[in-house]
Amino acid sequence: MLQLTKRTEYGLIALVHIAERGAVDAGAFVSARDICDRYPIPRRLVAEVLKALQKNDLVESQRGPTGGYVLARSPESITLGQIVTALEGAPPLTSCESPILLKSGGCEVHSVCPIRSPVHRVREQLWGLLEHTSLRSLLPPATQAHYAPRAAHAR
Amino acid sequence: MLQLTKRTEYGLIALVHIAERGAVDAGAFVSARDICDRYPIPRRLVAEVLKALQKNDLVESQRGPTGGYVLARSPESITLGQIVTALEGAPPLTSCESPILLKSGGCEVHSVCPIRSPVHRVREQLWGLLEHTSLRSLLPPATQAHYAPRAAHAR
DNA sequence: TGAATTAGCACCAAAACAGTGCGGTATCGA
DNA sequence: TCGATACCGCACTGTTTTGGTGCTAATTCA
Ligand code: SF4
Ligand code: SF4
Repeated sequence: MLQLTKRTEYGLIALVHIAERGAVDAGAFVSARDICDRYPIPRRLVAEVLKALQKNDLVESQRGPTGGYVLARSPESITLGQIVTALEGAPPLTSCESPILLKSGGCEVHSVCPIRSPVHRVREQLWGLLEHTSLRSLLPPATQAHYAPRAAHAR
Repeated sequence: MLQLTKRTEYGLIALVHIAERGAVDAGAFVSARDICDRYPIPRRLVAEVLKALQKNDLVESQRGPTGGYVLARSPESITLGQIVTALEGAPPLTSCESPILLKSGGCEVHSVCPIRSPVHRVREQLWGLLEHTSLRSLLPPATQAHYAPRAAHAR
């Protein structure tokens, strides 16, 4: 299906929340509890998702009380494509373009497939679309202003 | 997952094949058997897919011997978006944007979701991408030039 | 110490997906 | 008319993916 997984949506919500907090209190760690206090998301799941994001160097984590997560980079440099890739692997669009999906023996049609090449082009376009959407552009305008005091009118 | 279903891929292959035949022998019906003679696709499945395409007025069908399918419109006017929509519903990208996915009680986060609106914009872009990709642009350039006649008929 | 928080691992139930069976109906050709 | 061909409709099954959970260990701060 052409749809983001719930995990990815939760990841986006978490990242947006962390970014919002980071805008007003730079350096503060946001815990999983903070996130699911604000949004009705299972806490266990948000931790699962954040863990994956941490492994892909999108967030940094800190244990213990006062621990939690912060963005590893600025919201401008984190793209939707990176988030999706971290949470569900690179968007393959077709089965054969996915390295992880080849475990099922690959596609029988592969050698004579007439749509592989053209669909590949579409996939590249989709990738470009995701790569050109930054986390910052997902933030509400008010937050974006706080993020760059010196260039509040940018974007 | 951000991936087309196998059904959609089969539908695309079938449509490409039908379009190729139509370019050479306009008005001729292409049977499901013809398609799965060229490509190792279960015949039963390709029929299932073509049926869905027929219900969405993308192909026309004809029963009996010499029966089969033809494109209901020109390859230029059939878009990838229409095909995907016919085969797996409108690309929702998120759960809440899908009318058919609301049966599961909807999304708990919906009322306070911070990403609904921005992700909706991305979804619109994705839609635009699919809508601007016509079936014709999926065809090989040499479609009108050659078509191997009935070199292989019986399976 | 002890409470809070992330990390790691395995595990489960429900849904979606891929694929199939069988009988019916329309159509063409002989 | 008859029979073969090919689509039509519904329901059904096995497999994969997804969404979600349990529990324990490691880390950090008060
Ligand atoms: S080879 Fe063709 S049918 Fe097979 S997965 Fe790739 S695009 Fe799809
Ligand atoms: S409301 Fe938000 S979390 Fe829920 S489905 Fe829509 S985008 Fe996803």
